[in-house]
Amino acid sequence: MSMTNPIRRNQPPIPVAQLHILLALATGDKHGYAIMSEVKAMTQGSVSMGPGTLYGTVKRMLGAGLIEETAERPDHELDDERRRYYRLTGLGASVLDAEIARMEHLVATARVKRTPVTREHNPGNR
Amino acid sequence: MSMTNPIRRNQPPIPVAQLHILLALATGDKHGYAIMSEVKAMTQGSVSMGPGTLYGTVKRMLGAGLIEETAERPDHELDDERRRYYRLTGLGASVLDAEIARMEHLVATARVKRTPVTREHNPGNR
DNA sequence: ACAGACTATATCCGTGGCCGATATAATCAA
DNA sequence: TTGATTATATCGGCCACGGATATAGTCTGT
Repeated sequence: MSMTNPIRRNQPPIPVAQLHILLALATGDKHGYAIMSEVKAMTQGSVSMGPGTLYGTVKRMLGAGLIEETAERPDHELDDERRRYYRLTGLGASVLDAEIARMEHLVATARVKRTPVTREHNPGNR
Repeated sequence: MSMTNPIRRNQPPIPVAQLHILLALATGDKHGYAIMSEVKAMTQGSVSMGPGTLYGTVKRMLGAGLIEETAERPDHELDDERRRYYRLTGLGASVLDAEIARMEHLVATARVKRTPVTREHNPGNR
């Protein structure tokens, strides 16, 4: 029952780039370039994160303790010396969870205000 | 069947403040101050939009055709001459729908990556 | 052999979004 | 009459975002 991740209620929105990086790292440690590719794939190409955004944001997130650089190199077979791997910290994970919860709440609110549009067929209208 | 609102696929994220204003106006025309109050209520106090953000963003959104100023004054009883009322345009509504869809997709993606945390009891762990 | 694309990191800088401070002014409550 | 609330608006600073650029190795096609 130890609450290592105290729920952060009413957290203000985090910058979009930070959210995308947290999401990209949620499935495993990744290096910078892989994060950029992952974000593009994850958003179906709608978000193209350039190097300026990536490395600047990564630096800020390292400082904030949301992510950390790992000494371990996941791909010990096919590796690239230049790569620098990053992983979520406990703080980063809880901030991500809070951000997801915040967005879910917002989407739920929005759905009440605007009835869903993605309806191919809607027989009976109830 | 006239497609007045073509679905905007793969729309890049809109600024947070714009989303909040679109949401506040989704339930009806509102004036500036009411938008600020609505956003605070809607986000349970986590987002406090100041006048700088509000009026600056409103000006940009008017220019982009997402919202428009209305001549009609909803509260013809208790009214205030100073008020300026705004409403969603067709474009604004479709951008809002696309943004909601985008966020839903992102939340769904996130939920796969991070198994829900809001679980009070989880017997069996499967 | 060589051009071009891709992988990989990093900095610089312009544009623009966010937000507190400030101003004005009316109304209302203590 | 002081202070809070309603209401709009501008200014200026900080910072997020993203393209351009630099460096450099690998890989692919002609």
